[in-house]
Amino acid sequence: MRVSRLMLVTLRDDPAEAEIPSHKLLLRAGYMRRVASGIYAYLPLLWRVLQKVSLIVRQEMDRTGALETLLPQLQPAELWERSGRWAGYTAGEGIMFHLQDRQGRELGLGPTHEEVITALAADLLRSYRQLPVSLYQIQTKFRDEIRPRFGLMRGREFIMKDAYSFHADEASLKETYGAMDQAYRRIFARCGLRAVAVEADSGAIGGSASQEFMVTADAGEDLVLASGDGTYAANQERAVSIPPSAIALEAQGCEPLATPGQTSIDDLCSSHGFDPTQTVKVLVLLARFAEGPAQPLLISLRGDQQLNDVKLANAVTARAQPAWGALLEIAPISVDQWASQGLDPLPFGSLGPHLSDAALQGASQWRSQFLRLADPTATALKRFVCGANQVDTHLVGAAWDELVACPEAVDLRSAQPGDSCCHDPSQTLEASRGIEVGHIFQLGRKYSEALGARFTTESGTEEALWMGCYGIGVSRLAQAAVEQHHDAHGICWPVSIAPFEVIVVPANIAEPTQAELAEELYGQLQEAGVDALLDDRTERAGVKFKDADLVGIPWRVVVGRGAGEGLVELVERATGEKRDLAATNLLTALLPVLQQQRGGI
RNA sequence: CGGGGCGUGGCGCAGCUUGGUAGCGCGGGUGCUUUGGGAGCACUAGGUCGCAGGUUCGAAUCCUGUCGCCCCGACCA
Repeated sequence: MRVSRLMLVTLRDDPAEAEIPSHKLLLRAGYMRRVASGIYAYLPLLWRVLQKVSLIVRQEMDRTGALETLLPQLQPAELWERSGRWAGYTAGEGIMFHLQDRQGRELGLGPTHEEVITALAADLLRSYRQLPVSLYQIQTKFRDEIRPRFGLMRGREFIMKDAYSFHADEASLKETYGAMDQAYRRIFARCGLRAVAVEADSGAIGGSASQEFMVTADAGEDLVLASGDGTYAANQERAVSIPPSAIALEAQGCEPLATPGQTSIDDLCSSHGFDPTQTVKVLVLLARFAEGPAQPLLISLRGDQQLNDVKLANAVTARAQPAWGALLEIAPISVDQWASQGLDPLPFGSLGPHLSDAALQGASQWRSQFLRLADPTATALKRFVCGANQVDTHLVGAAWDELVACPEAVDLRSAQPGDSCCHDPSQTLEASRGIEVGHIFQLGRKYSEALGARFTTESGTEEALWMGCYGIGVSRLAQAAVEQHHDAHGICWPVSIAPFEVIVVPANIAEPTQAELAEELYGQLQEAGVDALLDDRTERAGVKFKDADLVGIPWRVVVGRGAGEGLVELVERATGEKRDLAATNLLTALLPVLQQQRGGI
């Protein structure tokens, strides 16, 4: 390809719309343009990158024996109602774009494809003899993200590889899950990415075990906690750790304490010399469900601990009645909300775990009983300081059995950097940021049961299929690669996913010797199967060098002053290493290195 | 949705406080010079100042509403 024909438009200044390096660079180097918030046009250069990533993904998926397919993006609501996800995905904070057709039938644009694929499996998979089987597709997904962000990192329309596997039993599922894990590691390595696998929450997809693949980068949206010995790594949403030890509270019995205006743990502790680990804080939240009543929650945590929203949502979901439908959201209850239910004001800031359900009596729309949960850090305290459920008053030396029946203990706290690890207390958790580029799940039988995807076993009985699902954000991966591979001058693509491998730059194209030699080398490279670019523009050398660096072509061949003697300069983008060599030796010098780099780093 | 910020030629910005001619840099076009790290000079094209109301003799500027975009939180590949 000739640069003059490439519709290449590079920008000198950082676009105002971009914040992080990869987003700025992809815009500046002419890879993409924003069409609307979270919606991007992939320009020809980026499309080549996406095609190369897709090819690697395809090769590795094929190696696992998975079958490529293509499923509809426009999906009937009925399918989603059967899996129980329609309400959760369309109402409230739901992320599914949805619409009605001319007959008034509800349809959704696929944010994911469990429903469609499981319905197909129900239709096609009848016997254990057909199992296991895996299907995958590389396709645009639609998600009405609450906040699109950072270009391709969180788009509302993005390219994803999603795969689904079907099994006769759990052992087979685990085997394929393991094979996918290996395939994913190969994919990210071949794309030149440093990625780590971490334990993850299963989220709205559901299911049991799941693992995320994180590209480490400061711009990452996720916090990863990992042990120094490398044996444990988890998303903070999911991470477990040993909390710091509590300092025992010296108290024989329970006494009230006047605490005027002290409504936070910090205030309380600094005023009276308590340690936060000696206190129990109580949070009042409201869980809203698709079909059911709003459920007030009374959550107790040791004062120094932070509530983990994901763990809480999972705990609440597990305790909700099936008839209530999907959990839509959990949010703190505000003073105004509380009042709007016609209830007497709560002493926020002085709440204790013994707050009676009587406080909820007469609520106009809420359930009149709290769902009471406590983190083990709180339930383990023998005597503690907590609110007295009375304004400006706390209790010192409270004990669970004296105060109120100890609530069910559930892990609700966020693990923090510096915490000791569960697998080896001598290890501590260290934090880093990551971009989630892949996620694999053992779904189990949730969808197959909901959608009636059953098969006949060897013994002749009917059972629901075991399922796994496996996603890679292809467009996100491309941007994550830029986030990991760039410098002050621009992008430094790994060869395996670079839009072009080599750019031939005649320093002065008006010089016939240079122009001719550049053309000749360009032709040779193409003939040798190299993805080559010829910068045939009449720009000055400096402009062409700047653009080549910005666009990030891994190898640059400069045909300049030495052209008369048959000499050219070979420059590696990532390292900046330069060397002069005879033009006749270019291919023999470059091809073996390229061949090696194409395989990934 | 809550909080913060921004909408002015293609891009990046100034002008707005204190109403009165729409400006700068980059980019585009033409010509001459230059030619190995975003060249110089000259000429030139290009703007409903997001949109709609209002105040005013007069609005980019003041007021009201509205739309869009970005950042922080909930969502996730």
